[in-house]
Amino acid sequence: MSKGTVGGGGTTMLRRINVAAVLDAVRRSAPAPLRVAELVERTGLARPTVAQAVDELLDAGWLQQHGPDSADRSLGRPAIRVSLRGRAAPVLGLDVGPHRVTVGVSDLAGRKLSLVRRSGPGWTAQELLGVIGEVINEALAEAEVPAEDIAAVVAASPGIVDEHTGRVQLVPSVPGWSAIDLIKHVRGLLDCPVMLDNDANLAALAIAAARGGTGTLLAVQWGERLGAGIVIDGRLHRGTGAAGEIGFIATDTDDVINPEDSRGPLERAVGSEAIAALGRQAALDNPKSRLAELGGEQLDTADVFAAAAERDPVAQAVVQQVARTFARALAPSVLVLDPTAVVIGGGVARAGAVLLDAISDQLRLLTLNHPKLELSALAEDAVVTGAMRMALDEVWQRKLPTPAMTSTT
Amino acid sequence: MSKGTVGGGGTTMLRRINVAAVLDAVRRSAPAPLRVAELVERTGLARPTVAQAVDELLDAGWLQQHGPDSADRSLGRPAIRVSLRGRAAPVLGLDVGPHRVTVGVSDLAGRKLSLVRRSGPGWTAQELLGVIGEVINEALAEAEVPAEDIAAVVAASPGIVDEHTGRVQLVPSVPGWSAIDLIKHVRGLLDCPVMLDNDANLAALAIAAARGGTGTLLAVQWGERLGAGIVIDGRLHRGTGAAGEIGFIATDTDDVINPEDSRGPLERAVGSEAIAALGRQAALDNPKSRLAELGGEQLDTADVFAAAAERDPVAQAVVQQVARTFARALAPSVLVLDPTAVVIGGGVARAGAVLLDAISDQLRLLTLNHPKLELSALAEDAVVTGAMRMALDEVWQRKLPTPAMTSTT
DNA sequence: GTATTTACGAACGCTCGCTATCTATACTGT
DNA sequence: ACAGTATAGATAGCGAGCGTTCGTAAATAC
Repeated sequence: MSKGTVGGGGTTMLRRINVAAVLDAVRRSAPAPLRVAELVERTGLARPTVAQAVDELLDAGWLQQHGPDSADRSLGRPAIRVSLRGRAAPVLGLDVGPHRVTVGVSDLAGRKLSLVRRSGPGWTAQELLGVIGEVINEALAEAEVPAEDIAAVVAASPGIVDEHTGRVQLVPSVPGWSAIDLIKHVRGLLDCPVMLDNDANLAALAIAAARGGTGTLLAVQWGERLGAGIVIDGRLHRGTGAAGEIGFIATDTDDVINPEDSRGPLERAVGSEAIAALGRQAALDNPKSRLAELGGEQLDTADVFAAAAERDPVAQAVVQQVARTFARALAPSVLVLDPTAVVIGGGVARAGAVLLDAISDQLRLLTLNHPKLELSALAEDAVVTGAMRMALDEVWQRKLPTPAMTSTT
Repeated sequence: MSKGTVGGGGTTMLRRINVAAVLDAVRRSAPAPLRVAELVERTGLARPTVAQAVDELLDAGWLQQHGPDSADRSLGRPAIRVSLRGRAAPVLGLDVGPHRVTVGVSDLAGRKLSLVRRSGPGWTAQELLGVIGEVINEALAEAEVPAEDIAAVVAASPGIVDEHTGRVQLVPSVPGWSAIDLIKHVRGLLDCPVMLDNDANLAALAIAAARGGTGTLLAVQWGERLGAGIVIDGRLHRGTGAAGEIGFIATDTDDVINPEDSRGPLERAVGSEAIAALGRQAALDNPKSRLAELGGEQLDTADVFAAAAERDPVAQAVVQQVARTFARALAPSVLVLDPTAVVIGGGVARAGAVLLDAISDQLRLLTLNHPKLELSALAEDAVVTGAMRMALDEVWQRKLPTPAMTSTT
């Protein structure tokens, strides 16, 4: 009649804690292999304890043993070294966009095993499900990971995502997408925990992980639409579920959110489409400008920034206006959040320094502590990377025995 | 030659963990006393373990024993009940304003033991230090707590506070205040950890604690100046140190922050002084209005709201304008943070429903998820209460053995 | 080939928590 | 008033785990 009370504290919990401590120490130094002596030092445990834990973890498949490596020749008997066995629990990240599906498979140690991207011209919701399945299989094959090994999946979807039910609201681009239960579908393909989150959130997570360290990060995804993810000390801030929806910030003193419209005022004002439209108008008004030369009839967002980079005053004026509108919209949030850094990603980020400097100048006039303003180094992989990252976090949180006390109330 | 590595895991750490679990269980149900059987249930530990832990905690003075209480008559041998011995580690909260010093002493269980307030007409920095000392002694005497028992102190100061150095920047009201090392001074009076924080932050902490539960809270302090504190799942968000400075949000499309000016655009637009000024102007323009009647020459902020509550259209127009400006300034942050609730405190909060409804109407037009909009129930005690709360958190975090693993990177 | 250095492995003793049993105390029913 | 019962507290024995100590293995240095 074992009561089955997990979480109470007997000596077996002590063992679990210590094993977890060892595993955690190995994880922290991944992918570098560690000697037992180093583990002893890092965990503060006694050698036999660590040795026993390592044995256990080797048996369970979490660690792998390395032969004494050639380079590390020193005095005395060579030490056995262990490292994370990444294949123990690989994870899968999924980025679903209206025109593109990306799947990444990652090591337990965070090494990317495969990354498969497929583009297409506007799928229907049903077609999309099929494509997702195919791309997942492709990525698994490339990573040489059997489907049943996958330990966790995180999927990214545009729109506002309800963390718990896994439903998506407010998706404009794919008709019928919000009716689909993506989580259920993926769980049908891969029998493991599946989570769904906003793409801007996941991109933010990836960027935060890449920058490392603590602090507050505001990561803006700026393309046709505008969204932002907030990461505070490594953890996502979700609010009640719709945090970071900067696209709906009002830009004009008379702006009002129209619940029917899936795009917000700021998106309409400075989304990539709007920038292109501004550029076209400016080109029409100044037919002799470099901007008009570059762009022609189907002038693009990129043309605007290219012309501005070449110091065309007409294009510079457009960029100035965009930067000003964006900075004025973002400044209140910067004041309130006081982030360590603001990182801009997404399609518009390709504009580069031209835009960044203009925003920086404007933001400096409107804030107290001026956060670092950067461009995302991850480009289009940010979302998948963030999804894999979150899946990894999930696995670790599940496998590393609970930090002792997480009572109710 | 004990290596002194605390944090590693022997059986003695197990004991510490379990003792902490018991103490934590008692704390959670404070101030209600608990029977040992209840502790067994809540901690999941065995009875002898709990009994031993209780003995230890009784010896150490953290718990006190209650006789079997009269009301609780039931079958069987009456149980011994234990509760937190609040006097084991009382804490002190300190609210320093330009015209008022407030000191509160609190139980370990969160019971208020004393609260002393002293007002004066604009002290100098030096005088202020003297007053602080006097009021602290008064509060200690009233609480019947010797100074050396105080386990932690948290002081609240207006302005932006550097958490680590304890220095204050940007304080307008008290000349020379930012040069004072308040922490050092208080530590001279009371030999214990002393922390300093922004008053809006601490008020937010108190309000969050009063509301209970998790989620994101945006607590606005609205008086002559405007500040806000952000509490996410019970923990303060500080950003790089200046989070929540909503007073500096631009209200006009041409507004710019002037680093020389200690007040920001929003404060100048809707701070209590500005509201009074708007009221006076409106009264001049409409001498026959109820507003003009009520206020006369030295028309006050309160008069504006009073007249508006009596449905005076002139006053209502002023309130409408204030609400609109405030809501437009706050909306971006509400979109980004997506808080569970927005609570308004400070002097202007006395306006009541008139203002709240007007803001709510405006905010509804500008946000996606509409947070609950409430008035602070704590009134002027919010800051001291929050300071005591934070001091308590500090004590608990220090005394409850660390949750096992908090290694460095 | 010997000495030295480093790491692995095994045995012992200690502390701790859990299970089970026994004693103490007060209410309840006849 | 007295026996019965239900609940709480105290004690003994058992098992598990960690830490310390000692002995052994495997490499390098001289």
